[in-house]
Amino acid sequence: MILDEIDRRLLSMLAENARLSLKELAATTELSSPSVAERLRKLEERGVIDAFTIDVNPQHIGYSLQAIVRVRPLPGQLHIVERLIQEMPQCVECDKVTGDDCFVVRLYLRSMEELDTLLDGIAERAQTNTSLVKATPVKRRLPGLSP
Amino acid sequence: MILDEIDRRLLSMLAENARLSLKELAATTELSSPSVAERLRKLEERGVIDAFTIDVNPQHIGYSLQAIVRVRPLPGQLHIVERLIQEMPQCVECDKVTGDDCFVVRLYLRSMEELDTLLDGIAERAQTNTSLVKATPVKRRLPGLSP
DNA sequence: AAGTTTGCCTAATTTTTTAAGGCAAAGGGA
DNA sequence: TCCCTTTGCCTTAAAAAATTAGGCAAACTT
Repeated sequence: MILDEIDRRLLSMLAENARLSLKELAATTELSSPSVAERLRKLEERGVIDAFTIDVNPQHIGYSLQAIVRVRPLPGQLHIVERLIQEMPQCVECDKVTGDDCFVVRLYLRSMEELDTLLDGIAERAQTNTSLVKATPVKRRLPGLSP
Repeated sequence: MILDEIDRRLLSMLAENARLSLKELAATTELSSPSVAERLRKLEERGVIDAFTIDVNPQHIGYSLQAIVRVRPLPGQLHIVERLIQEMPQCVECDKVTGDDCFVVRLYLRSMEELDTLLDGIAERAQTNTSLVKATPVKRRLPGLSP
């Protein structure tokens, strides 16, 4: 459960480049590559590392807009709304939260029209409140890892 | 700018496991490994792939709570609030959005107390509206990649 | 205090990646 | 239309990296 200095170092490096070789990771942690391999295996096994993945730039794959939509299902519509959200290919992330707004959804969109169509699709089952993303002052990153 | 079927396949596979070997990627796309290497190089060069990275499970590194906070800076405080947010080690993501709420911030927190302390720190400069994450119906994923 | 586990090491083998060279189809210009 | 360039792929060989095996010492366990 607790991370030592070497684990933190590995996580930081991998967060920046998950394809770093064991050899490179080994060099900066002053471990041998088999030891690094073992550490990574355990970090995954322990669930610390959920996945090795990629960040894709939505703008470069045709999604020119990004929106954060708060969704408040109407009475009795919660489950079906949840399912509708999950099935939207434009939805890249959805959290169920406390408060009046039940879901917070991040959408990637090709156009305003697409946003409109998408929201129309759930308008009968939920109230929505949409914010368009104008900038991203903090891009997804690791939180502080200090113990 | 446009992705062909092979690019889409590579992106999907890497989104699930960014450490897949070129050989494995080559096998499922029926290309040779040098060709896959070249494709990846170009996807990065074009900016389609922003980064190879890891997903870390916040619960496993001591962050038991997750919050989505909407932040509305008071007049004249926008820039300083933006900087304060950027400097919070608990902030893993922040978007500047349209609408009354200027920023949408995702925080990882070790305790309620930590949340309280953090928000107190900007209370004089911004109004905040906090939602605690109860569940995540859609974990960060790729959007549809169809052309 | 003996036994076990953990975490690391080195060395050897296997696997993967990278580099080089070539070929054919597609695109562009004269 | 024809030639030339570019692009995207291939194979092969060389270089680099990952994995496996075996061993050792320190830290827990009983």
